[in-house]
Amino acid sequence: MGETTWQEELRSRGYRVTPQRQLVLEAVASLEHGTPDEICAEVQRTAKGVNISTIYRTLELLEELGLVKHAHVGHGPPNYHLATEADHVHLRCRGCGKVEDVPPSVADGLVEALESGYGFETDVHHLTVFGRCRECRR
Amino acid sequence: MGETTWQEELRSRGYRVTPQRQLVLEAVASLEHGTPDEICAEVQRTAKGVNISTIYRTLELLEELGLVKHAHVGHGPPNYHLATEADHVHLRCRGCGKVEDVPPSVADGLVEALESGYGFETDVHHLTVFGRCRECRR
DNA sequence: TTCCCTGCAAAAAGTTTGCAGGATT
DNA sequence: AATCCTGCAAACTTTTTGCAGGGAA
Repeated sequence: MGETTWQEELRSRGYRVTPQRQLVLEAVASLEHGTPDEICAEVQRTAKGVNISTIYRTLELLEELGLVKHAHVGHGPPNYHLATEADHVHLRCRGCGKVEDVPPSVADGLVEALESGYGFETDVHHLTVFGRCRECRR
Repeated sequence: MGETTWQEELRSRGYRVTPQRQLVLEAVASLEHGTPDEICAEVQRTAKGVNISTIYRTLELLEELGLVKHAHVGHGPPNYHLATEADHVHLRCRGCGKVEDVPPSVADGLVEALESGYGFETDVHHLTVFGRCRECRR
């Protein structure tokens, strides 16, 4: 379903549908979690000439259109993924550095406590939990 | 009590007690939440010559000694504060950008769920929750 | 006296911007 | 044909590193 929709959305807003934009969106989809750099590398597997600045400009555009989202997972660069992916919480291990996704339900208690206690509306999607994963604890 | 203790701790490890290190620690304490840049500015109110690279090196050292900690609160640079401050969870409002501290107990359910469900040991101190604060929801 | 620490400058890493040619509409 | 996009290069911001002189022990 997305195919036709987002391309027409682009045109209707006066933007253009280009190979680069399609490739970036595909790369975000296939990587599931990608930094601008990783997305660039993925895109370049198909189209070598694509420049990193195009990646940044395209990600900004796609995010504005609501097609992708990003989250901050610590020191490094932001992490992009499709907006249509199910919401999830990021677990970042400070041992091995890996990022694991878990269902947002783990944060239900937190969300409720912040809502009732502080009137704070939690953006679960953006949540990153730092800690130590099963492997690194051994 | 801290005064004598951390200075002797430094010496006993072969490090030296310098004015810069004292100033950085004081700046972190007085700012409560400070980026390297803000800490540098604070230090320079007393000692103008101090270089930003010294700030970075000192923060790294102080963190290694367990005197300060840092957390990531979104796009910007990391946020340093005294380790002796009570642990807390950061609430970052994507409306006004303010960072609010709340007791770590709000995350008890999350910590438990990640522990039992994924064997993940949560560093609550490092937790930043993105969302919308009471004021910005109105 | 030893050698750790600092300031300075340069390098790195990540991101943004200006510009001219090329592609999409 | 009009003008939006792209690649390239340069600028920027934040952080790291090499080095030689200065200071703590």
